[in-house]
Amino acid sequence: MSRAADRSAQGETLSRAVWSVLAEQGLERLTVRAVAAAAGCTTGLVMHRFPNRRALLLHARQMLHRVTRVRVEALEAEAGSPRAALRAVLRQGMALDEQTRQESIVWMGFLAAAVTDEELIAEHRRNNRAWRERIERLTAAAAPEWTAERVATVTLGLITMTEGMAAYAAADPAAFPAADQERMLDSTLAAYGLA
Amino acid sequence: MSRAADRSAQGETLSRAVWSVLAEQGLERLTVRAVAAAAGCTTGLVMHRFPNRRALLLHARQMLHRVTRVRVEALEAEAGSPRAALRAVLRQGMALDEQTRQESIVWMGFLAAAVTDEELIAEHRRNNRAWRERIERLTAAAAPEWTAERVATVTLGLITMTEGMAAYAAADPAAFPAADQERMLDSTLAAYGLA
DNA sequence: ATGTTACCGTAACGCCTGTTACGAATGGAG
DNA sequence: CTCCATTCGTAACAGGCGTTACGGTAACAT
Repeated sequence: MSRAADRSAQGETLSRAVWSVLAEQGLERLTVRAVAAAAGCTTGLVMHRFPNRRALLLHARQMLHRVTRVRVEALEAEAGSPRAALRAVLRQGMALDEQTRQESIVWMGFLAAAVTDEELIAEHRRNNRAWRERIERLTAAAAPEWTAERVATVTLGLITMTEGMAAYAAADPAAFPAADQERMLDSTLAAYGLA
Repeated sequence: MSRAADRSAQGETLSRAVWSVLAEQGLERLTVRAVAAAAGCTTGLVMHRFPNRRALLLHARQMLHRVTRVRVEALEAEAGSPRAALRAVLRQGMALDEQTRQESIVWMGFLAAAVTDEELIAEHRRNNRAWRERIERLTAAAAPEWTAERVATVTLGLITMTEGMAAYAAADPAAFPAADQERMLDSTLAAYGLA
């Protein structure tokens, strides 16, 4: 394997270690040593790959965005209709299983970390705006007769609902089972006339 | 002033200092020293009022719940109709101004801190369940003809939407102005038949 | 006025943090 | 085989953390 591929693969391993620590131990225990331990290496390697801790977190944050974008684009391509695409893409944004539940916790951890970090908050805003534009595009395709304003308003309702649902279910999975989440999504799409 | 009142007032001052640090500096800088500085005292006083840092955070978290409950009950009492009450209570859960925006940031900070803290997560779940029951009660009053299942599903849609809206607007207030938030809330209430 | 008690600021402790410096190992080039 | 560059583990550093111990001070009771 080439040197460049090695470096890239290590960056990926370390970013996944960041997610793992963030999901299992939370932001307060997200230290360079904890990440190194989760990645099975030492702090020396971490600090050779990244100039400092903030750069490590930023890389992990950006990689999280890329991974979810790939998954969402696959769902969108597989869907049989615009409305099916909209539903499938919104669905994966909730916390339906252990995998997506952990992603929600990681997501909230990055958001909490972004309060003090200018680069992290900028990344968060970029991603959120791209996400909103994606859902606006899917909503417009699912309801071609709607005005742009109607599309924007309904999109805002849909993205905030799935985001909030993920936060609730991540913090209390027993109280918000997957079936309830899906029923809620379907009834909301129906209420908006997107069923 | 009596001793007991003094102690209680100090606990309140310190809890407000916790919120202040959490809103302005984030979870990573939420140290005992930072809280003491924000409260205008020394770490000695903090550690005399609370046995440790976790107890301080838990008290601040519980007080946040009490304060918002009082505000919500006042809004509910002032409202002229069940539907007005539902709307007013949901409205204050979004991030419409600097005050509620900071509350959302504090809320997310506590949620991120709860990942590692059993007591904090238990408190969070208690509060969320009480919040859901409140909105279920208001929704049932606003639509008396609905079945319990319909009430539950719509309630879940409403609380997740406002929660998610608060998160989006707290992180990027420029992209999500108050008017858009309110329009989204009203159009969703209308879509559910609660306008 | 004096003794007693509660209060709380000061200073220190040990631990853990991010970061840096150095040296050993590794692997390709000549 | 030898040399050199790269890689990365080890160990240390200064600084900040939560927590503890101690001493002075102010308020109350007698």
